[in-house]
Amino acid sequence: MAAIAPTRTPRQDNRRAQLMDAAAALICRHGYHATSMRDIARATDMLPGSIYYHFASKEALLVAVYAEGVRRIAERVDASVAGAEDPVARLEAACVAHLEMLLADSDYAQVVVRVLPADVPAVGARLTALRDDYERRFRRLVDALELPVGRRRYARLTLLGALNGARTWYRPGGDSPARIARRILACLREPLQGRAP
Amino acid sequence: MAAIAPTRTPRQDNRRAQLMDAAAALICRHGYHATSMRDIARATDMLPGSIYYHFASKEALLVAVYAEGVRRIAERVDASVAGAEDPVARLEAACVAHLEMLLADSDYAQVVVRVLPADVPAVGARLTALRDDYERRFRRLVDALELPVGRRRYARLTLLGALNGARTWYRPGGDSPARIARRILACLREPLQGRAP
DNA sequence: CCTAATACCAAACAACCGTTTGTTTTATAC
DNA sequence: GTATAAAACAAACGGTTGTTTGGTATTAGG
Repeated sequence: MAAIAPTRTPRQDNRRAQLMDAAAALICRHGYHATSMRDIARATDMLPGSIYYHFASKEALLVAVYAEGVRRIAERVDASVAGAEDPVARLEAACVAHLEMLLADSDYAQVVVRVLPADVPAVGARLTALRDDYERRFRRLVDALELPVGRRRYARLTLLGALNGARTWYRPGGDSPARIARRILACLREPLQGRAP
Repeated sequence: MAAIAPTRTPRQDNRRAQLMDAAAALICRHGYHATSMRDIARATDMLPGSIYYHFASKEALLVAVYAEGVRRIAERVDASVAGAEDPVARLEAACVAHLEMLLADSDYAQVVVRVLPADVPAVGARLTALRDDYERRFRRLVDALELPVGRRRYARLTLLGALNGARTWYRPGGDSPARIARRILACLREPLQGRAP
């Protein structure tokens, strides 16, 4: 009985991606609450109501952008890590890629650090889950250093905290994101490597 | 010519402080944008319009709360630091005090880390200035360690980033704020102390 | 070529926002 | 006790917000 879902293939000129691009750019620059659906519509030459054909709500749009941001960071970090051999070099590659995306290269990535899950209660848990998922990579990378077990957790949290904190003081004129990443890692390197040279 | 300002002393039952307490509690728990003037009024058994007798705008109220938050953190950190002798112990005392305020003890302090200056453009610069002023303490404390000059800046930024980052993963059940502060500092201690034991 | 799903427009809705205005109560100082 | 300033009330104002509804082109599939 009953054709359940006679869905057809989407059209070529689907503007869903365009909407996400505009939302990412606006949210990354002005924040989630300061970006209205009307702003996004204007940037896409659409009417506000039309967005609701593609996304069920403003929060759903945010989740989509946030997820795409996490995906892009992960993609780049994975590619960078794959090019390095020993555990220290792999971690460094990850930190550099992480910061480059976060500070400079991607509106999507910057949404991930700019909107705090707590500021969007209805989907906050989803955002946190997406982020935790991504950060599991750093868990593995730090674990590969084979530090004393009791130290691994805080080494990871200290590193990620310091890297993400760069967002608050980074200015395009100064040190490059890559250099910042390396210098932060340098602050942790000796204890991370243990006592042997 | 004319009596310039025949101001009288304020009343005893001035509710300005009450307003700030309520604003701090609400903003710290739900964020700035999610807290309306009506919410604050309700929590104070006032009418929304009455708030404007004490504060010129919602943003002015935020600035007052934020400044008070910075003041309280600074007060506690200063007191802690004063009780320690050598540079390392002084820095540790500061980190412990900093995190205890940020994670547990004060709604005002938590406002300082919860509302991002960029999310309130009209007064963002003021908030940043207040915070920079406070963090100058850590500049002095780290400088007192007499690290190689080129390393001091990043040592400070890494430390503060890691400490403030704890806000995102801290949960009341686990390690205490004091313990977290000490463990983060431990991650940096060896290179901070230089090579001599 | 026809029909049916896709993609969007046009216009409004209800709720909420920060803020203002005019008035009234209340405590203080003389 | 009375004048006066402080503090709060009462009620609205204008604007914005996310969202809904009903209709209309457009385009792909059979």
